[in-house]
Amino acid sequence: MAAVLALADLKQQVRPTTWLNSIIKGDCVAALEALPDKSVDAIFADPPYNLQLGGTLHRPDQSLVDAVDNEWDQFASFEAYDAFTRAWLLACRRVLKPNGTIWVIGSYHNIFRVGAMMQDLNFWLLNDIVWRKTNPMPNFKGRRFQNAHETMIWASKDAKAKSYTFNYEALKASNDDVQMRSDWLFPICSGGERLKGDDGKKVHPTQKPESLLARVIMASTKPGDVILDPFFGTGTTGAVAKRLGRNFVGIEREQDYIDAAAERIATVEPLGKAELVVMTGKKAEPRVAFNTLVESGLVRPGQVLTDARGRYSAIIRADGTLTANGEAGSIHRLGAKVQGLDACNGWTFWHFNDGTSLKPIDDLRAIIRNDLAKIG
Amino acid sequence: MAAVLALADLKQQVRPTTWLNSIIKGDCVAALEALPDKSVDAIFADPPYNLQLGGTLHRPDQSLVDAVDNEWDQFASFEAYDAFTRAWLLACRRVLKPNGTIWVIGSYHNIFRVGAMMQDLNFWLLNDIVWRKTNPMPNFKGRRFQNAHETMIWASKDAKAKSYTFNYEALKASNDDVQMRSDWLFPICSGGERLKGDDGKKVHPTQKPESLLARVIMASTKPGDVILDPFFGTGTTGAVAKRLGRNFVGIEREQDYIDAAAERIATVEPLGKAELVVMTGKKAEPRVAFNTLVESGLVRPGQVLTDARGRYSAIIRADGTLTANGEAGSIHRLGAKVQGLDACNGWTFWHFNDGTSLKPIDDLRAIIRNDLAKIG
DNA sequence: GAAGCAGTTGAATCAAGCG
DNA sequence: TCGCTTGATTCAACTGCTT
Repeated sequence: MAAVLALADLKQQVRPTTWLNSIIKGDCVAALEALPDKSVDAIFADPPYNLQLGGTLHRPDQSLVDAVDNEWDQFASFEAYDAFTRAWLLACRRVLKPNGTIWVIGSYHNIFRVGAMMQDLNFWLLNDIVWRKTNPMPNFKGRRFQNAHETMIWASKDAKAKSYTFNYEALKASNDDVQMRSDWLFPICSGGERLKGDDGKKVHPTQKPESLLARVIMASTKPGDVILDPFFGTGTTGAVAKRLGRNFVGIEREQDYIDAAAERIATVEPLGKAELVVMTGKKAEPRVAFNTLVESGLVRPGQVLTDARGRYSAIIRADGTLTANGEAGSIHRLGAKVQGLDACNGWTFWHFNDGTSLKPIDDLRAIIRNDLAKIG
Repeated sequence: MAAVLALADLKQQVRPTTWLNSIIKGDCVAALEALPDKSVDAIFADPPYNLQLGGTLHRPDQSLVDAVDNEWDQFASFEAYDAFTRAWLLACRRVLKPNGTIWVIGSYHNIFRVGAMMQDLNFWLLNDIVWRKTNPMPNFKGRRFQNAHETMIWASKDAKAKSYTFNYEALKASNDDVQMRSDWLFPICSGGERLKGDDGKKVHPTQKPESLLARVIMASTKPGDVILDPFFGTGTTGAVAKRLGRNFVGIEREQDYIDAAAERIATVEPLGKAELVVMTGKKAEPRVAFNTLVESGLVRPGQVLTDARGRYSAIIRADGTLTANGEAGSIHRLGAKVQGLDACNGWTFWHFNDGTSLKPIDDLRAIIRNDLAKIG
């Protein structure tokens, strides 16, 4: 796990899977050229933010604020930053599978340029996600609002890509059974999770919290997927991917970051397969025809179904269709017909009387599915 | 108040202040050309979002989602949208005073293009602000995260403009004595605030809540300032500006929107000067989390609070402080003052009349907390 | 009157699979 | 790739009616 590859070595590799779960040392764009077309399922990118800091900043007690002033965050102009952004986004685009998705995180310094470029390159924006920080850095000068969030853009390869992975049901179940919103609340990376050098100083100035990556990965990938991080840093993406049973590829220029990341990832224990099963909704469940309910005896021909309030009724026929008012059709078609609508989910519309109350026939479908699950 | 000017009339005006507190009918860029250089203190712009909707969308119950499909939101391409954005931003730039600031609101469909263009035109981004919606529209198909926020960009005219208005102390005092963050929580505009036509349908598809505008205006302008809204719509900016003792200029193309806005603004009662004093510096020393009640409309500026037996009374000011007997301060400080005590819990001391009895404002705080708890 | 239920609605780039 | 069929899918707030 987490082998480190020199770019020259990688280009000579014959078996393409050699780069799986490794960190490629080198410039982001050059390294990406060594990866095959359409080879990764998801990308998480935390590019340089192009912070435009003037001078130093002191706290009210005169201590110095440790700002991001690394060489890799210096760009001569917006034009230079745009050219850089375009290059790595295009390189990412090539290696992304047709139904893959890409996440990019940034702040107001760079995210607008990145988002506009993504649209220009035909990426299709699915959401912008706000990471609300529980413990953001204060604004010391009192001249602006406290900068308490960062923004992530989630996009598919183009507008036509409809089959991207989105584990909707699992997210909803993990969120008190309501849809996951576009604003997420997480602490910044600190404490034991924050990698520190022998000198006690943080190894990387912008290490992201694992909780954030965990939600990204659980939301938009499946176990076994390949996740690329073209700005790997100290390897949060790799560590979380490994823990969650995904594969990763990291690209990083700085040897210090690579060393820290490799060491970190080596200590990660992957979760077992049982814990990684992604909860799926009805979409992914086996399709059950209404006729199966008739065949299994859960309902019988001649039985009357009604809507939840008993305003509409229909009779079950032996072939698994319904009939009412001289019309006949599937549970969906007839449900729509009696209501005068174009469409209707018959499973939730039609109810049966179980002796005490009206219950949706979807409950009976659940019984069938439960039996099917036992068989495997 | 809220005179409506034809563009041809305006160009013949001699006295420049004629356009104050009026709605200019016409195209945004053309109308802006009629305003003098460096004549407005702040700009709030809610431009078309350039939504690119496919077919129609039905709810699970088959009802139709009323989408934004107005002609004014149709652009042929990103290039066309960029050209439009560049034109109105440049025109706004000219009329903005050197130390003025501009707010632009948008969603992921357009905000990245707008933000990048603002940087290209040399605006200096101060913050991006996230408006988190307490009650956003769900995602019906379950293919994305629920789109639960919009983004505002706040910028000064250029990096050198240091003397822009930012009422830091008042914001902090109104926010439990901690800095105001970049993520704000407000409900969408609905209920009685939402303008409806004779047919009962909403007049404008994207009317913004007054609470949002109130925080924008209280944060970044002073009483008497001139606030320009180049996409005036139904005049939320004008209504809030008038209520808060600011001047406005609105630009709008559609006569229906102008009519609704003019009528709406005419009914607005400006607050008194005493309630509008903006707290500055540390001498006022408020210690309250009271302003959220003002912004949310649970209490209103000018409203009278009393103690449980009605012996003492005070008036709520727009910045979330109270005033009584020529004294002013936080709910706690003023509660102590009127009783001649050193300290007082304003939340339990001050009461409001709910129509039948006096109830502590702590009950209102509980409502806010309840809302917050739902979201996490 | 209060409480509760049913219906409505909000800036939406909102399906998947098969022939 | 297009067109057709099948069938999957909602949260919070407000309004108005019934109990």
